[in-house]
Amino acid sequence: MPIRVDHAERRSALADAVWRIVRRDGVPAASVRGVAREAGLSMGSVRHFFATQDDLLDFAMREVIDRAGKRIEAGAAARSAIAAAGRGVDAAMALLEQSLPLDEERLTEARVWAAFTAQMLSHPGMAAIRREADEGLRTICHDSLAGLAELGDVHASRDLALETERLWALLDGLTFHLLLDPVRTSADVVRTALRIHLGDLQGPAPG
Amino acid sequence: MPIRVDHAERRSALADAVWRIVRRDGVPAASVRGVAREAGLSMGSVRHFFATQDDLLDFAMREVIDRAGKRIEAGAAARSAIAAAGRGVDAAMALLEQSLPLDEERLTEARVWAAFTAQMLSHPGMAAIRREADEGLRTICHDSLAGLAELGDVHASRDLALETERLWALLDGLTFHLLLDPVRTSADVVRTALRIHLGDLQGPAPG
DNA sequence: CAAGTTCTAGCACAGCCGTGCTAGCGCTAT
DNA sequence: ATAGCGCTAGCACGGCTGTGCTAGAACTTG
Repeated sequence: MPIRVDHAERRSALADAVWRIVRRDGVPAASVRGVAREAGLSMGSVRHFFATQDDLLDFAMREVIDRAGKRIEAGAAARSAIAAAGRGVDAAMALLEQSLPLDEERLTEARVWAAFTAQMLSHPGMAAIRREADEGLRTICHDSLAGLAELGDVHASRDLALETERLWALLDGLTFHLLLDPVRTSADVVRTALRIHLGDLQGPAPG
Repeated sequence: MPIRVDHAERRSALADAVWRIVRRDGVPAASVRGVAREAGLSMGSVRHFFATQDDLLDFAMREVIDRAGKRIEAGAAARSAIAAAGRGVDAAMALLEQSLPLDEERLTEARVWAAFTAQMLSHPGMAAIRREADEGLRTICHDSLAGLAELGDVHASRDLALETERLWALLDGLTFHLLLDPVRTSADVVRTALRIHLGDLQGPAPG
């Protein structure tokens, strides 16, 4: 039983090719032929590892989620370290920042992710995987706020569910702006905005 | 010189057809043939009013902007009325709410707009028109905050440029969530989040 | 060495696409 | 009435798409 190539590796390499294309020319350009050309393979080879185009794109999408998930997991370690030192806001910042495209690598990820999300708007078959990823970020927001509340860094009068939605929306909005106008939207401004936002939560809920 | 149809009207009707398709099946489905079918015309007719597909989509896009612009303009009247009564936050709410897809009509607009924005990510030719619209919303955020600051409803220690970015990002994030998960994200939650956000600005900047 | 399997390569098909183009219908202004 | 123009209709072309399929190369195992 001859095994010449590592399937997992090949699939990853093809996902990489998808990324490069999507980042450069958008999802519609990620045709089977295009991916094959980008990866230096033939159409037939590509289809040997992915039966249909949907399989290919689905796999490439999941790799984005996995990558971000691992990074945030790593950030969670940093978070508990800082939290142990009693600096709640710093800990939350360290964690939440990981979800923002503040460096080149994450910007690429975000671009790819945005392109996929866009596709999803008109291709509801992909909605499930997107929903799944959303849930992840939402949970991170919620857990961060819950952690801060425990430390007294979120005022007791705050509605946690509401603040979760607000923080989540802020993060998505900031990501959006970093993506669409990285010139105007600097990493510094974004970090400061996030810090101010968390700072405000220490005060009592207005109204 | 026979004039049988009103050009402006026909172009609007075609833009409407584009909207319906984009909302239902996404931008890629808005082909010349598809639009013609949706509008009950032939390909040739469509191309009589729009020389190329890009012209057609560009026109349809501008109609979204115009419509939103007019609505917000109307909201501005309401704003100054309430502002005259000294209720700054209510005035700002009335204005800013207009940019959010809180009813069916605006939800449709937002869906169409999102689809176009998505397309723009990979088709930079459309970036100009998008930038233009962004500038509009950003200005509204800035002016609202400046107005509130004058009334003393934004604390003097706040950095207006930063808060503009933060409010703008929040609005875009909320729009995003209303669009992607209208079930979970209720209009009430969104309105409350916005109100809390504005309420927080009355306090001094943290840090 | 031979057999068997993985992998590569790409042709073929049906179906979209945008757009150049021609042909003709129906109205209007002369 | 008739010439001319606005408008409609749709064919034709070249190019792209995903995928079913066959054929053979390359390698491992028996």
